[in-house]
Amino acid sequence: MSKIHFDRLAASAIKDTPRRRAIISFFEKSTGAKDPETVWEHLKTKFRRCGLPGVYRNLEQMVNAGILVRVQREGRKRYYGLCPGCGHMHHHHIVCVKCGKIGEMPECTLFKGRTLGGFKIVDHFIQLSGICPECGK
Amino acid sequence: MSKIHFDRLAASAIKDTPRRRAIISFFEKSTGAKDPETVWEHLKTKFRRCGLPGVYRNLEQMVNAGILVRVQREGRKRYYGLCPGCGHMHHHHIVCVKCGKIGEMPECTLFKGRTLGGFKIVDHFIQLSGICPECGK
DNA sequence: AAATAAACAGAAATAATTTCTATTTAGGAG
DNA sequence: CTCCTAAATAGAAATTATTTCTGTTTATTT
Repeated sequence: MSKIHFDRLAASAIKDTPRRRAIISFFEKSTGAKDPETVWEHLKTKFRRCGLPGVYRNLEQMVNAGILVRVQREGRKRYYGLCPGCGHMHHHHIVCVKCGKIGEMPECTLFKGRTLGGFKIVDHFIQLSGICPECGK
Repeated sequence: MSKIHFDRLAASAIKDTPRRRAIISFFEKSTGAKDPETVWEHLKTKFRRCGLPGVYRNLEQMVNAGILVRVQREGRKRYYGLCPGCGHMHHHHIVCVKCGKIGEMPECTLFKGRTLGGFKIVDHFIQLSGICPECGK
């Protein structure tokens, strides 16, 4: 199993804590994006004392650190998963509509510096939904 | 003022009600995307009895009818605005980060039938953020 | 070892959204 | 025109994801 996400954690501005390692391990051992509560349910089995607000905070911090990504799925919850890419360059993700597995679209320069109908494009967000190789079998 | 959205309402599967006309008028008279509560605040000045759940329902129904679009902005609220396009073909929107004005990207065939990293693309969502002509002056 | 900062728990609050039930309204059939 | 049916709606209440707050623990630095 690749330890790339542990490495990223170690290299990041946030601390390398057992809690954060457990979050990474949980994502590595399971498949697909998870909502904060699901992550919490797992952490509670690993740590005697464990709060949901801490999970929310860690997930967001780990997104900022380039370890996780937040993706859009059906419903109004937020979902997170391991960022499969290099963690720093601009890119977008594709989420399997069945299992929530996350892939990525590297090197997106589609809209950089462009203008559309008089609007100067300053940012863009692309979320692809698809069927991952396993679910497509 | 173009009555295109009234026409769309009349042509849609949902009824042409004073409430829905008022929603369209409100969007036509103001600039940019609005959250449900803002729409409600306005409707309360027009109708003596007026409930927020009804506003939520109408906004969603009018999105399904191709009259409105739901767009992403900062924060965790949902935002709606008039769909500037033809209302039926697949397209995406650009939202001014300052005023919330909505433009559109027509004819998006970027991802149709494609595969990305083994994922078969089944849907895509693109949200552009920009500066509209007025705000850019 | 003391000082400092970050991480965290747990409770409580917030706020957006949804559900539910009953009422009103509009349109079509007779 | 009046009854009938379906859609639209209000208003209250519930739900639920998320955030805030305060105090405690843990880790790192000096």
